[in-house]
Amino acid sequence: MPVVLHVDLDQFIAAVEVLRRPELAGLPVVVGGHGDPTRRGVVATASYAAREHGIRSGMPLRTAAKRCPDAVFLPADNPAYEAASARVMDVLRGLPDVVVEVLGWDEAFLGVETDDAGAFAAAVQEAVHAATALHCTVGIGDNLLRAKIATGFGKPAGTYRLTRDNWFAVMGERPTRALWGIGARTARRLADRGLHTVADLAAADPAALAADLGPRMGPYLVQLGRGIGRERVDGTPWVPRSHGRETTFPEDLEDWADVRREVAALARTVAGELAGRPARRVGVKVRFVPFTTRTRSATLPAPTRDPDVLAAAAGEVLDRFPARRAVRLVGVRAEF
DNA sequence: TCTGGGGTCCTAGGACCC
DNA sequence: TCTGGGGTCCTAGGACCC
Repeated sequence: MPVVLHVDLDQFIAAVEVLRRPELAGLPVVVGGHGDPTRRGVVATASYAAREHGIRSGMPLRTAAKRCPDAVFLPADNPAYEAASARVMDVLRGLPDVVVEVLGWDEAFLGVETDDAGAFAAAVQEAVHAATALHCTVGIGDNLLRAKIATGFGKPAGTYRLTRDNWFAVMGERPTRALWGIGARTARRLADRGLHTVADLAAADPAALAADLGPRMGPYLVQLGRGIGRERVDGTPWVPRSHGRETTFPEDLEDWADVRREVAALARTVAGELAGRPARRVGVKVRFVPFTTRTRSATLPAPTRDPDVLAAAAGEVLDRFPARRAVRLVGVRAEF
């Protein structure tokens, strides 16, 4: 029978760092930003030892340092993680008769035909560990949604099965926030309508939610509550929709001329990373002090890969921003 | 708690056209 | 005179995920 597996590497970024620095094994390791907790930045990944001190992904490095002053802070080394990720994905693609859909550096869905999903999941874990020394958790499901959520119950280094047969027993009384695709904001909007649990959401009227939350979003959320989702893993290579760069400055920029210079520089960097695909639109993001974020964008007269053209276009978009308070971040994004 | 950087998709209003 | 309806593109912002 067709089975969906969700493979998720355990504390991936921290694990990659420990592999090349074995003396860090078992220590609280925090990776993120420039590796300096006195500078602006957030936690990308914390090792399990660091998590025991209450350190979580997305937390400011400053806060992490307060919770665990003895933690080892390391800068993010994206090329190293990309290389490790590529090795893992190659292992997955090398498994017999499996379709692989990559979801991120440390995650992938596997579509496979098997009558013993548990044994297959164990084989996946062994193959990944043998080739990379990395541990992973495997969620087993009858669709992508259930496989993905199952992984959370199998951590670390285990497996878990979530299907139509145990969906409501496992998930029914949990908050809607436990669903993949429902964040804090949507959970609150649902709670305002009396929908607190997964079972509440599953029993809601799709048409009523459509009127409140949008024609696609409303019905989609009810499906989420029922554990219904895509069943077919799609192995076709991903084609990026956009590519961008953004920078948070160590000190806020007070002078708009500096902002202009940074936008131009980012636009040239982005142009150099387009990999042959011309940009059709360009977007500029500005985060003003204290934290108000605004975006502007424009369709280009003609698609371009030219750094000068992209930089000029980004500059024109920047000119359309009204307020000129101090700036803590700028970003430039090219859309294809 | 004083909040990174890289993305994706959805929504809604207005422009514009037939 | 003062107004239909559908389709598509553009744009800004929101929400979410890793």
